[in-house]
Amino acid sequence: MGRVTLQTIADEIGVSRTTVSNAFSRPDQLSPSLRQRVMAAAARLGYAGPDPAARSLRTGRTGSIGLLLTESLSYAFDDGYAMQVLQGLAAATQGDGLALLLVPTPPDHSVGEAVDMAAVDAFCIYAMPHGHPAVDRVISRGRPTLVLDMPRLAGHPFIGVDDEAAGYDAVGHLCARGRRRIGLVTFRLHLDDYVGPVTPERLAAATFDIARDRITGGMRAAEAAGASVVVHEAGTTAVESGRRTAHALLDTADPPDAIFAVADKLAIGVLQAAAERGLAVPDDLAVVGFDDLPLAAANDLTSVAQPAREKGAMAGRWLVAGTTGPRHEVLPTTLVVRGSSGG
Amino acid sequence: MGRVTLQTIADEIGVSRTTVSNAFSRPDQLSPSLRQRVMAAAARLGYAGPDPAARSLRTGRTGSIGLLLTESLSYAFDDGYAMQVLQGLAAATQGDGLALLLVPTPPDHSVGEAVDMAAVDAFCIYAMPHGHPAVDRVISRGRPTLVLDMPRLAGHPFIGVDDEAAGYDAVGHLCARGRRRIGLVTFRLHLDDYVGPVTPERLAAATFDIARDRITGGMRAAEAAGASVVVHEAGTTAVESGRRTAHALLDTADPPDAIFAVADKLAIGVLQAAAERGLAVPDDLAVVGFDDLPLAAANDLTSVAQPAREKGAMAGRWLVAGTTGPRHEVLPTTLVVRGSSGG
DNA sequence: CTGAAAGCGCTAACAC
DNA sequence: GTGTTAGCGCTTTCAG
Repeated sequence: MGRVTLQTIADEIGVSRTTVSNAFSRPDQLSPSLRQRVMAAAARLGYAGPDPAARSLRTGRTGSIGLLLTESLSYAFDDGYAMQVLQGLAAATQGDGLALLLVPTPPDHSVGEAVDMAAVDAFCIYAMPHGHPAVDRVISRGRPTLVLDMPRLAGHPFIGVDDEAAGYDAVGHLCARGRRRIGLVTFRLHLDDYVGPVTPERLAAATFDIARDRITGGMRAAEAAGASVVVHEAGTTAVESGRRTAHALLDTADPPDAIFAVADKLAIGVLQAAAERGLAVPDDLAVVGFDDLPLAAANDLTSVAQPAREKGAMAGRWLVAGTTGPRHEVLPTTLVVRGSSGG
Repeated sequence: MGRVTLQTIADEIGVSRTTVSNAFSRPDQLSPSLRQRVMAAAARLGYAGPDPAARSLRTGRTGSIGLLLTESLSYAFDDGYAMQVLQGLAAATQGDGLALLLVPTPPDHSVGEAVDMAAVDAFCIYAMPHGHPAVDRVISRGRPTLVLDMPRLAGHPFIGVDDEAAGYDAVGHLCARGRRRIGLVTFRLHLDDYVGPVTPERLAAATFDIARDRITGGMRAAEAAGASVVVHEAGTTAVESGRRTAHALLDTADPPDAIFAVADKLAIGVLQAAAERGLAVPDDLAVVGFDDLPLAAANDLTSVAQPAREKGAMAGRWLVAGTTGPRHEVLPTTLVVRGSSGG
């Protein structure tokens, strides 16, 4: 026996396919009694409901939006900040019954395949490195596309913060407290596995725009205050990466008296390293993080707060409203001063 | 001008639609040079690539799996344990380029709509209350469906743990340490907003099976040891809910000397309440949580560990392999004893 | 290696 | 209220 379709039901009770379709998709278009009969027959025959693919092909709508999350998916779920953004996004879209399609974007693999298969009404790119092949595939798919945080894409709506200004503020704060030897710790700047000191060339060529901007802003602030700066790349955003990098920084002849890490988890690692070395925070070493996760408050860590949930919610609203074009929104950041920087 | 399709390109360079299709989907079926020409024309014309909906309708495959997460999506993203499961699931499925479609399931709204629109090859239900309308819709969609944690669905693959045994162990541990007045704190048992003491009837009728089982196991252990038991429902799994519920429990004439909370965040709230009352942990009050989140270790909280990532990974593997039928897998749990219970 | 024919399951117009 | 007609854009036999 073949699959049960609208036609099967139509034949069964002697009406047209259209009528059966209406029974499911436009209940007001037929009498309640007839609708009853249709539904009964459908249930009896084990009809699964209108096929989503067929319906999408016909209507041009899918009821879902495609989401590209920072590189590996399994990695993103471990990223507290990303999850806050997703929360906001889900809250704003679920009222309209929109589903979220998480599209995998392995850097190595035949990347775009999943992007090309994605049946969605719109795409939302969250914090992808610029030049990533999956981003290009999304663009060429030609659907409405919104970007969160990075990369800035000409002609597409964008929501983010002024990362450079935020970095400037963070380091400016440190310098204002008298620190003169600034250490800057960043997560990866490129899609490689490099760990260690960052050259100006590497920084300038970075594809992880937000990290680059935070660092650049930090350097400007240090220079403006006449403080010295060293930049180290930590690889992942894991606590352990921060810890290791902090040790590297503190092992030098002229160790920093303050460290700005561009992610809270890295900063927590810095705090751990300080503790392991018997360094007092903030007296021997002041520390500032980024994102102001609950983790930051719990560890009395000064951090740059950005409105994560609101960012996601705004994206959701734009997506629902079908916002397109070069509309940009730069959300405010605030430095939340706590004990780790002598607050 | 109409939309660019395979036909547009075929006409442009004077080949058949089939050939253009092959150029995209089966590169080995035509000469490299012809393929070049096709791709060039496609790029020139701004072709977006084969339409996913049309392709799905034809092939019957979508390359994505539908995921139903514990009630509200925006809520799930705040659930550390759920995120660990998702991590495992994503890790196991992204190798095959499978996308994850997060289907919203608001309890109030015309629920099933999103489920019915979901174009997926299979469904994965994660920790939904039994009897939830969205679960019924998934079943009637007739696609392969796998369940994680709850509800157990006859005839469908299931992966979970023995929650009752785990609850028994947790409370058994408390009793073995001499505790005689056990307080049990659970997140919601029903899809309502009740908060307060739980009657046997309410417990028996619970739709959140895992909570019910953990509590039931805990009660059995207490009875076996001759200890008294009180069960309180906290509503959400938020820390604050745990805190409030603990206060309620400790405000009674015969306050507990040990509390088992069926989620770590609730247990953290209990710890907070104890601190606020100047109660020493574990001397005045012993506490045990569930899930063994990083949070638990950080707070020296005894907790029931379950293999979250492995659970998700196994689900991913089953989904990729197309496992169906009444296959069940019960993963092991272990009680991780820490300071909060006098370890 | 390439093309012609057939149809996946559905819904939007429009007539009755 | 209900049925007829006409595809949506694609891939899959099966000939050539």
